[in-house]
Amino acid sequence: MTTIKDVAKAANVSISTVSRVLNNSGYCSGSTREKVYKAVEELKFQKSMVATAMIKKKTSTLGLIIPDIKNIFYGELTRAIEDQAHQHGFNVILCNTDNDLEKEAEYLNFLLRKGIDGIIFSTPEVNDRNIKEVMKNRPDLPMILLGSQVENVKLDEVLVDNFEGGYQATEHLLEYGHQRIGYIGGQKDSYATVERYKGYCKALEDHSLQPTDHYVRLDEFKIHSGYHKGKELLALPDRPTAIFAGNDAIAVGVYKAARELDISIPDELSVIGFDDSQFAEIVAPELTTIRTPTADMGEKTVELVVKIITEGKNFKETITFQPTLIERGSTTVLNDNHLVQKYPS
Amino acid sequence: MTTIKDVAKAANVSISTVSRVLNNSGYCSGSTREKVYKAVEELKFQKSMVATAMIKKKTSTLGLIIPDIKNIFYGELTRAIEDQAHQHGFNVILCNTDNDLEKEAEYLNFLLRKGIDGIIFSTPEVNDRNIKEVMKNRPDLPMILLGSQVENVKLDEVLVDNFEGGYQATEHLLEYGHQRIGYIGGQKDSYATVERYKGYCKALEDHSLQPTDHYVRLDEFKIHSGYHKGKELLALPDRPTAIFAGNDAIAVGVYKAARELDISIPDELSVIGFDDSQFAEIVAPELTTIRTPTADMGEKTVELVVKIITEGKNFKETITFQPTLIERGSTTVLNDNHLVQKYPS
DNA sequence: ATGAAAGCGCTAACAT
DNA sequence: ATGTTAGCGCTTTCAT
Repeated sequence: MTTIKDVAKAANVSISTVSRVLNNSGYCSGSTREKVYKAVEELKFQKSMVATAMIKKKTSTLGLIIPDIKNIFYGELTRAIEDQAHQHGFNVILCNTDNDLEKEAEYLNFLLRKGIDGIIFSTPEVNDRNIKEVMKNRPDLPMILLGSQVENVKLDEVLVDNFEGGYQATEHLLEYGHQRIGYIGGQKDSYATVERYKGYCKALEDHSLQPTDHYVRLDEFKIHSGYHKGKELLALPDRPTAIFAGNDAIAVGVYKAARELDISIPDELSVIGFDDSQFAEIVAPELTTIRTPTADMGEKTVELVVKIITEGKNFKETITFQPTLIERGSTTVLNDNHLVQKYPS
Repeated sequence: MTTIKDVAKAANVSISTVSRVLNNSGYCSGSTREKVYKAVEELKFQKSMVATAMIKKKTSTLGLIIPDIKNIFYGELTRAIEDQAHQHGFNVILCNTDNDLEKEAEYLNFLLRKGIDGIIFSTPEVNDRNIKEVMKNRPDLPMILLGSQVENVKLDEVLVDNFEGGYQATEHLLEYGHQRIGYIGGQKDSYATVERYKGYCKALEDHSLQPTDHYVRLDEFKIHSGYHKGKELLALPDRPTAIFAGNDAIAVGVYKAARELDISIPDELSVIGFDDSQFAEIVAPELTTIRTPTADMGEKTVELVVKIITEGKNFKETITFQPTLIERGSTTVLNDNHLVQKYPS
């Protein structure tokens, strides 16, 4: 491995001179600068970042904590984050926790020992003891929450307005005349699940409808959850005429359930998803969904951490993005003919 | 930040003693061991990995080079890799290159400067100048190719038998009586594209059919490619009765094309994919596809790099996994009634 | 404008 | 069994 010493020797200067020209710090005559560049060139010298990290206490690397990169939503998010990080000269270390706090703790431990410059948490948990722990032990370490809030903790956050999204989704269905509207959410202690649920309830109430557990199911943000809970909802004697799926994966599961039960979407069942992930355009009919500006959020998050890292101070800022309704083919106006039983008015 | 010095002071021993107990190296009396542990506990001391990396020249981190984590196939692969790496005490730095050699070079540069212990390349390119460059400059650095081979280069590789997969896919279609079989592949210089194509040709030939460019299209391993190329193929007067899609994403595109043209799958068109990704079970009818043992391959790859790293020698080994046919609902026996025009015999 | 030297946090001889 | 010391490859005073 060629080091700064080799370069110094080849260029006939001291290592501090080499360091200076490489970092453009301090004075240096044009001629020695040339010599150094030449030596660097010849030896194909590359500064070791670990040596620099040792001194500067900066590693130019970020930790990214997510539940699972296989989940298409996190794939899109991670891509945006990684791109933006690279743009700013940072690398990202990927950590899949499966929402397991033990695993998360292990990763965190590793990241801290590696001296990462900042951590992006994109986990759904509303009550993360690890985050609190890190905040206590390393109050200086830039941390940012992406996509959810943690109880009793104030950190920089970038969020979608989940309440608004839930409201929009439900409102859309209501406008189409639906009244028996199901909601299938993810983990019950997930920020997204509860906020979207609140929006759902509010929209119903605004239409003088009473939200009822009868039409609400919570499980996970996954296809099979949508499938099983969808089947439950569709097996109801007074089954819903529309379902608000907590995310697109759940919606996909609902499609599958409907297909098996020979219930046609959208004719007999309107379905709306959340996220506008790749899934939305794959299914037939294409899925009406609430778009989360995933890429923008990822980018903004990185910008924020980088800013916190370079300026050395937390802003404890909350940036909220607005979701938008993307209407495709899975929702339509209520067709009374298909109702199994009229809604009791 | 608490360092080994602080621990030494608190435990009233020298730093080398602390180091010894922490690493379980050299002699140490039980009592001092206790003292040290106690101090470590109290101070919540964690060894800095960057200091260790400085000495040991090992960072316990792996670089992973892929085209795009948004691509569901790479999501699955990456998850398996990251899990296994974590199991072995390694972190992985994610690098998305979009198959852009410039970008790849940038990442590589960064990774080398960071002193990563090994690199996993999972890029489709058959002619990667960067890989050759790294091999020349850092012949010691563990590198492994996952999913493709690079021309004129001998490295450790883990592969699927793409030829066999292409053969199986085509054979499956042929057994169902199809003769006008289209092939839509990815980038023409991608290893997977050409090997699968070879398998496709061989199967046709084994059935005394002459492969013809007429039914072959190459583009990218993406949905829109499947869509556009699918439309082309389906617009042919003697359109294919079956299409072998180079991967599941392309197959999804073909579904979309068929839907628009009101061609029913599988009644009027059989479709077979490749990978058995999440997409396969989402579409309706569910996709018949060639399963790549993605997770196994990812795991094996990590095991190999770790072995190379710890044993300090390359094996220049090629591990080949066998693909398997997963039959679902998108392929069926040829139904002559639907043929636009009989195949000239 | 350049060099010498200290030191980042740890490991690994080498002493004792 | 434990302490002293010399680095690892750099950056950064401090001299000159």
